[in-house]
Amino acid sequence: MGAAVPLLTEAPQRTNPVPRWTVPHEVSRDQPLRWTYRTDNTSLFSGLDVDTAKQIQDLVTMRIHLRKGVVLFRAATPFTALYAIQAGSLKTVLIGEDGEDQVAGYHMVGDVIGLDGIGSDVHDCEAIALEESEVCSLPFDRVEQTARDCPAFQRNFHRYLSREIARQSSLMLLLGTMPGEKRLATFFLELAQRYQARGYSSSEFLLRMTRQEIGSYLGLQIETVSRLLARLHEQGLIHVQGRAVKLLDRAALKQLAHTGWRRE
Amino acid sequence: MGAAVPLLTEAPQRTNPVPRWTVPHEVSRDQPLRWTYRTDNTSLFSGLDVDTAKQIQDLVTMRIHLRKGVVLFRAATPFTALYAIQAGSLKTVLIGEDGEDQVAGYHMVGDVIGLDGIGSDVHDCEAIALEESEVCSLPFDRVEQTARDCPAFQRNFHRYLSREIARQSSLMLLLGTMPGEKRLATFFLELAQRYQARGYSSSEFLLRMTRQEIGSYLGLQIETVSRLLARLHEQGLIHVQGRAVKLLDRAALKQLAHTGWRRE
DNA sequence: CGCCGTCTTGACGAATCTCAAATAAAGTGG
DNA sequence: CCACTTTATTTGAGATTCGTCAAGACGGCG
Repeated sequence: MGAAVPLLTEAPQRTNPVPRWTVPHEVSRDQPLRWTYRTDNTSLFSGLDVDTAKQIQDLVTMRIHLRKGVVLFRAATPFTALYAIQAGSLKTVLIGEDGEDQVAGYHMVGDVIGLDGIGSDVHDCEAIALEESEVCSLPFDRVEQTARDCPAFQRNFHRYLSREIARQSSLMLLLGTMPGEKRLATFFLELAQRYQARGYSSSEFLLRMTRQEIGSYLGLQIETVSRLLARLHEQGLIHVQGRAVKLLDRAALKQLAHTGWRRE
Repeated sequence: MGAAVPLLTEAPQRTNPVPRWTVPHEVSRDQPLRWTYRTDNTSLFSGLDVDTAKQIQDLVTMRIHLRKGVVLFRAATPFTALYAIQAGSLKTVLIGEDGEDQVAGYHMVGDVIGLDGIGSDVHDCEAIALEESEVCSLPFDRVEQTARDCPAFQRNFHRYLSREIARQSSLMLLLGTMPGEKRLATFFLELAQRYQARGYSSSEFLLRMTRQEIGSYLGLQIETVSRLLARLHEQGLIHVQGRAVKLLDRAALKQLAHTGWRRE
């Protein structure tokens, strides 16, 4: 293991518009991977014994620091590693053959991204930091090695992959069958739950994404998102002030999210 | 391995509506798993050496025969095995918390289904035969064992899981950003490609699903599907006669599927 | 031939998109 | 910290797509 790499040379930066040429910045090889971010035990790393944990530690080759808007990996780029988010949050964006794009997911501390690349050795989405973030790279061949050596980790890994499938399934259900208002309610409830699992407030938070990005994720136009937010606000279910959101009536939100979809 | 189980006791049957209580029928423990269904090498079983192939064979505990409309596994039911489709085709249906449902995929010979259950030990979709079909069950603990023993299979398995993620991603892109006409064009092109990979005609085929099911898959109402089909027909891109479809102008279909989405 | 489920077609309305413009917020340079 | 520029967000009006309701045609099956 090499000597610690100096922290982040302070290059002049602009955060907007996103400088597409900005490159992820390696910070250090020596900092340990941390994975105790979630209270639910759905992490890729939960429930492992000491030896395995050690082996996982050795997996980490790089710790990467990302400024807001920086691209961690790009679509159609060779896949070599998974990335465990250590701090901050990222979005993954699907790129259609013809340039249309859609936010496929928002990922925060404790999530592992890059799974889409396994099947074709090429990423089919791109990952972009929504804020100052940090990730650890886990070279995939070593991940597979570890999976063979350690059944518990193998199990975790398979579960993690499968849960990603399930996550996308519910998103499909959302996109395919729910009207906008319910999509938005569901979105907030899911965010709240994920914040909660990470020990943050689940009733009050700052959105890390723009209206545009919310719309893209939910299959809605930005104007529609804006109007729906206003409606939920008027109805007293939430309080919105720019990117600051408070959930005022969780029960009503759930009710809204769970009743009266299009086809019943 | 037990003696061959008698073929399918001929119970009185109705195909419509689907008798929900009908149970999959075990046919035989002894027939070998076959996996040479695809010309692309994306099968879970491609490229394995002889020893591994043998081990995979031993994986198969049951060969299950399904009549049209029969449920292979139900949502919220314990997950124990994956299922390799040997003949016929099935749909997987997502069931929302509130009863809304959506077809999540159509699966044919050579596909493996049930991956969604790994993450939570419970299936979160249900699988239903669209026609007379046959599947082999692969107990999941033995799948994992095989993956540990055989890196090539492990790799295949991980790729397969990842491709399922990618498949769903493109479906999300479809549901989230494309107008109905393009969804339908994309649907036909994908079907054609899958038939081709299995050695069937890619320009002429019989749909195994109802308009209702197509609509569910594409996030459209049945009437909309019907109208869009008529439109594509009028435009001379396809020929539709009930469930018989011919793709008349593949180039134009691709053009349609790949241009002029909602946000460009 | 008649039943029943599937599919098509028409008329209408609701949800959502598009276009356009105003306002608010954030970032930049001095 | 201010003035300026750029970007993000909101809001309105009108167009469009798609869903809903309803009726009839089609097709398989007893």
